[in-house]
Amino acid sequence: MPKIFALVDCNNFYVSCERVFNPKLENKPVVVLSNNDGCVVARSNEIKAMGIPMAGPYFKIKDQLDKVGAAVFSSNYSLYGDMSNRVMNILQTFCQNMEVYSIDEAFLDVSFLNKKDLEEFGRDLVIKIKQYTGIPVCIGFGETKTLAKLANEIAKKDGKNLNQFKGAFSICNQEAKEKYFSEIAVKDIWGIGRMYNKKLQELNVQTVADLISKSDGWIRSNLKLTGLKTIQELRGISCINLDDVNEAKKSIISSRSFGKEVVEYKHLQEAVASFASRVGQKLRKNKTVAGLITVYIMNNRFKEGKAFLSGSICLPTPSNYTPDLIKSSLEILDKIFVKGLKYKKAAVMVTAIQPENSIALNLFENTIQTTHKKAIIMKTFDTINKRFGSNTIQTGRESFDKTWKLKSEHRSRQFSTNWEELLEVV
DNA sequence: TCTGGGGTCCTAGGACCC
DNA sequence: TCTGGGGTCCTAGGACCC
Repeated sequence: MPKIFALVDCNNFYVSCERVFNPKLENKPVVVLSNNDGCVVARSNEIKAMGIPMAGPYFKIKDQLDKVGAAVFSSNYSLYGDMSNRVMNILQTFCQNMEVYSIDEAFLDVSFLNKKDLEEFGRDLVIKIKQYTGIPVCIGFGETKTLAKLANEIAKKDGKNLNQFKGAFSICNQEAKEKYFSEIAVKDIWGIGRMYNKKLQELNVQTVADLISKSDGWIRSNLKLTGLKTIQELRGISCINLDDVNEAKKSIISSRSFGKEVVEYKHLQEAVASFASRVGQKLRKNKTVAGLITVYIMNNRFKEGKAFLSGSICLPTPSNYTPDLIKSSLEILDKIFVKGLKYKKAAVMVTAIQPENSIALNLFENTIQTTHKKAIIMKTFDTINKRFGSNTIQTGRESFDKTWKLKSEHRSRQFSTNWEELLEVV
């Protein structure tokens, strides 16, 4: 049976979350900044209309924002995460077969619907989500994920001018394809990024229609295998399946840019230890262990003389035990650290991830008893931090003053996940 | 002064094997 | 002077996504 996918995408998600709890922001220009108040990561329509780009550095556009009295927020991930869960829970009641693709997007397998009913189903969903959560969404329908993405783009653009589709659009019929394929630029296709767009411009390929008329061989040689999959998807041949959400991640990373440059080894150790600890938490949450750990340290990439240092260690036994992860991370740091550099960012990454119940014990280092003991310690650790707030307890290597800590000067309150902060509003 | 963080997949090239 | 040809595995780096 041919498939039909829906892509549900929250409009200007972080901005919309801020507006739910602060309705005065409605119809006003609003931006949300990345960690460290570095870049713009969400823009209201008013900001988009000003031509302010996504991911542009804040310091370059600050004056422009001040001039129009824009509201500026630091990222408030506990708020956005909680709002995201609410939206996803509602979607789940309408469609069990679903993939949460990102914090603000989900693919649904709606092959059970009749093609002519798609937009009506979509509009109903748009209204319900807005009613129950306050978040506006757009929905696109297509025979493949890439087409659903494209349909979603069309619904979004339409919302800014005509609003004839009322948030839901299907590209499952031939007329719609003919009309829009010749209008939409290749850069708006899911899977065509900056570099591929540049290349296509050079080859004078402008629209979706131009692109799908090319031969497979042409696409393969210019856009590689990934590009070929994208084009097949545009032709209606599904190559990208709905992902199993429960599938284990292949890598987990914790990294931060520092609020100011770090020169002291001691501070770098603290940072790396906290990133390792964070990685441990994520592994345990997924009930997984990691076999390989990698540490990166780097200086400011926008200044002269780029330095990027990294090293890896295979753990003797795959682990999610924080002290093990910290010990290995610090060993790596010791090997790669170069004195005299001004460090701007560090990261801890783990790979070779597997389910925790599948570990083959290393005869020399572990017995079932010590593994069990470690698990109990970590469980206690996680429970306390969950109950009383993250970082209530930390390992001794992580320090409590965190001189390298990032900036977050405009964060809104954690209205939906923190009682104390909600009460400040009243 | 100030430029995010967390992922995925693919490819090219090197090391090593017979 | 000649300098194969097939594999595998690993890693770094590039491209993409949100």
